[in-house]
Amino acid sequence: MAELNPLTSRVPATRAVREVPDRVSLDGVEERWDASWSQQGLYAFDRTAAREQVYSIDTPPPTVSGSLHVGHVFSYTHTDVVARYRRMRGAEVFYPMGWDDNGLPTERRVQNYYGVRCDPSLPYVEGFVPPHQGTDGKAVKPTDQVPVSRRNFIELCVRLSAEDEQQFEALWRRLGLSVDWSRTYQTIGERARAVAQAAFLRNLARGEAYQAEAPGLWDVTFQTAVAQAELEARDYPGAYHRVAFHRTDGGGDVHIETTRPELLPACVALIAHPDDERYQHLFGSTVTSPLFGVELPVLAHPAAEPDKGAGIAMCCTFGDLTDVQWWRELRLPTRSVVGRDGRLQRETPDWITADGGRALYAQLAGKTTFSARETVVAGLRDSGELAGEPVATQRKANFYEKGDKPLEIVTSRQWYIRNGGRDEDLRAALLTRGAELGFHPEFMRVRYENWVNGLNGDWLVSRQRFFGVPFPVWYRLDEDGSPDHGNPLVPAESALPIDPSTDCPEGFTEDQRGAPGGFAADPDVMDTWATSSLSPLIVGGWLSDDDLFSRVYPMDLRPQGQDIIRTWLFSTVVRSHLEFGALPWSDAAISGWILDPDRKKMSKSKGNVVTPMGLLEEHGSDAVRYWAASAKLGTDAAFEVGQMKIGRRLAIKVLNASKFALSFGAADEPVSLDPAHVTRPIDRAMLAGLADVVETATAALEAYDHTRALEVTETFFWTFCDDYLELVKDRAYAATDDPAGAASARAALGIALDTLLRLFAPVLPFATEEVWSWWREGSVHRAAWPTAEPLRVAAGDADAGVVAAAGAALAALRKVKSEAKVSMRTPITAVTLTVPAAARTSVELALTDLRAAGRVTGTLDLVSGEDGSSVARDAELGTAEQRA
RNA sequence: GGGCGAUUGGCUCAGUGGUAGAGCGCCUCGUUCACACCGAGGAGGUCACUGGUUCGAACCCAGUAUCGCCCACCA
Repeated sequence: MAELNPLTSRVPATRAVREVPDRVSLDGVEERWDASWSQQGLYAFDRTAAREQVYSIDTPPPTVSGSLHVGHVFSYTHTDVVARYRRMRGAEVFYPMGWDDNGLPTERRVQNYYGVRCDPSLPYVEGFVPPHQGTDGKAVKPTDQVPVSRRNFIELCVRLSAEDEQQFEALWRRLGLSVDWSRTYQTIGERARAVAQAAFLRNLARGEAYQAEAPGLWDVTFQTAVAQAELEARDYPGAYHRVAFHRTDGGGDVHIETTRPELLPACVALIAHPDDERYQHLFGSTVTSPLFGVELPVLAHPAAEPDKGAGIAMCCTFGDLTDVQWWRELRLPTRSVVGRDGRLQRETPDWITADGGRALYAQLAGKTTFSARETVVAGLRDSGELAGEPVATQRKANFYEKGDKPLEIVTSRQWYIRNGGRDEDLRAALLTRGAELGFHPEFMRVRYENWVNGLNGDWLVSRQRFFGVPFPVWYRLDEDGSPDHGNPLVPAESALPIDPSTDCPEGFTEDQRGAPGGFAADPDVMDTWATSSLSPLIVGGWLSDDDLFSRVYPMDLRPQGQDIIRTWLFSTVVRSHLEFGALPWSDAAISGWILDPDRKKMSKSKGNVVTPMGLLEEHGSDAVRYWAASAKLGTDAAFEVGQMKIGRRLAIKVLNASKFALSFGAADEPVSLDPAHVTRPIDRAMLAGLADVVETATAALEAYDHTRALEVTETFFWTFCDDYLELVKDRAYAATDDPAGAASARAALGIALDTLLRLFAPVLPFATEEVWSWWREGSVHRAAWPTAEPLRVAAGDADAGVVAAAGAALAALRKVKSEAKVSMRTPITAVTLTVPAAARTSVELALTDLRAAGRVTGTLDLVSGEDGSSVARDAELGTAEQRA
């Protein structure tokens, strides 16, 4: 048996001898070829390539603190198919891999794994050894976690991520991703931090980044500000409470409805629509609030909706975003009562002056909004200011996507980056960028436009967390120790990355940290998207490797999921627009969801039941890739094991059919690829059909339609196996009877196999490489993508319909035997074959092959028929003995 | 409330104006001379519904229903 190990069987450029194994198998192909590709550096990026030759991919960095699930396998396969196709088209493919280890998920994992927690006020400890090292899956209790400095904490994040990343890489290699593994990045890595800080400082210098103290969405669990892009509207049970406010002119009560009675002490006005007849007489008057007796104006504003609740609302600072709008536009006072911890502030506000009101507030102080609500409602009941009983309602509330309590609105100082949310010109420019970008599929474009048109504020990029990229900024402290936020101190770009909590600003010394007249670090870190939005710059060598950057940027492709168009895709466009005034890539390929059999989005928990590695081991990587490649971009796909089995069958068929096609002729005779040998009409017709397939598949892949390319190739391949191969195999064997006919069949088979392997290579990289190694030099993955022209030359003026016509006639002969319930090898001693009149010429051209494949040993009367199908009649079948 | 997809045989899906397709599953056979991780043959659909355009509609237009998703919606 031939030596298959590519590590040892380096062969000369022209292989004289086929090394086709007696038995073919997919077993072990993944390990074998991954090792070979890796050793050859087959997918290494040649950084001397000119920009026009390069096809660069802004690979999505998977979150390493989570686990990969089948959805990842699905979408990353789509990208790899594109990468392999482009490489075969002659492009130098820049295909890196990133690891997203930045942000909250890693923080939590590190806390549990090493038993530490971050305390940014602590100094860095050299050579720190964490108290735990993985704890058998058990999390270290928060009370047992040792506080460490931010730098120590980040070091542990990086260390643990590196371990996770090895497992991820192993999976991707097994799946056959043609990534250049020398080009990886981490979103918390030094380069990513330097790039994120440099880009931020440039935004700051240009006025695109700014700081503001303003009411904003706040998660009380994580105690951090949250951006619009991280919101999720969820159903949340609530109740309308009808509450009486009292007119100060003695005119009676005004009833409003609220779902948040606990905010009564934060009420600053009652507001109705200016055209609402019911409340015209009240505008300009004042009322006092129930329980607290605070005097409030009744105002008009068009944002009030007459058909909502009572049509008149209480405006609090702040219950919702409409309150913020009213507060801003009507210049209302600020009377916040909910603190950053989600509890009512401890001190009784000074705007509550009535004794009863102050006494009640004292009961609310320190309570969560939930229990404060119960207290207020009880108070309203006692005082008779609650009209009727609360009416249950289902409402939508904003949640942080990772949180489980509704967001509050809290005033805080935060960093923002302009994204068009407050600036029509910028918004229009970003919409134009979206229009320039090629979305695949096209309908995903509306999600981008929807999002940009719906922006209601700039991008909030600061987070009150630890494991992220720190803002590279310090503030001078005045004589009282108060920070001067207006004039931040910044480092030189060349000093980046820095951590302001451990590094000193120029001109200061560490002992001045926190001291009056000294300096203080900005305490915040950047939002994870503030780093991820720079992924093409991080991996492309921006600021650190200008030569590389000029060859890969702007990139060609951004592959990603549809759920992060508003975050990752949009924020990357924003950063690129601000920095370069151009798109970061020309095209975006958006993958759909994987649905479980219940048609629900496959959740991580469910996905973990079926581990990706287990899938690859059970079905083989080519089979799983086939399943993934069978689904169009942007379309949700079912998790379907059946489709993987079909893929496995296809991969095995590729091995077996190839082995057969290579078996004709002497073993030491080279397989001919010479089109001059292809002389028989049916052989030429087959190549004409293959030329059509090449054209269709190529056009489909150019249009990011890998499913169409696979489908036409696969359909041709099965017909090739079932009909063509059967029709010509006797002729291909019989070199002595008909040397020219045998040579024609053998060359056609060689050319077809060579073409088909290349067409299948992007989807089935292992099976095609395996076959390629039997008879060709080099790797199929560095072979040129096939073109139709040489096939057309070989085919001449042959009509591709000959194969179909002969195939249909062969099927008619088979049907006779099938209905007679005899073996397909049974000879036919006489038969009348009726074929469509239009196909008669084609069948005649293939008649000798047809007789051989159908085992017609006697007379075959060919008759032209009226209808469109081929039928065999009056067949006389030979006996079993005649088979031999 | 605005929008985007989807709706084709039991299942998963192709099919953008010209006589309904594939694979799986099912039924009937066959088979070890490429392939039992197999081969051959067969049955099975008024293309969600209602109108319209057209010589002709699964496909184009209008509307309806169901499902999924995006955006908006906290009084």
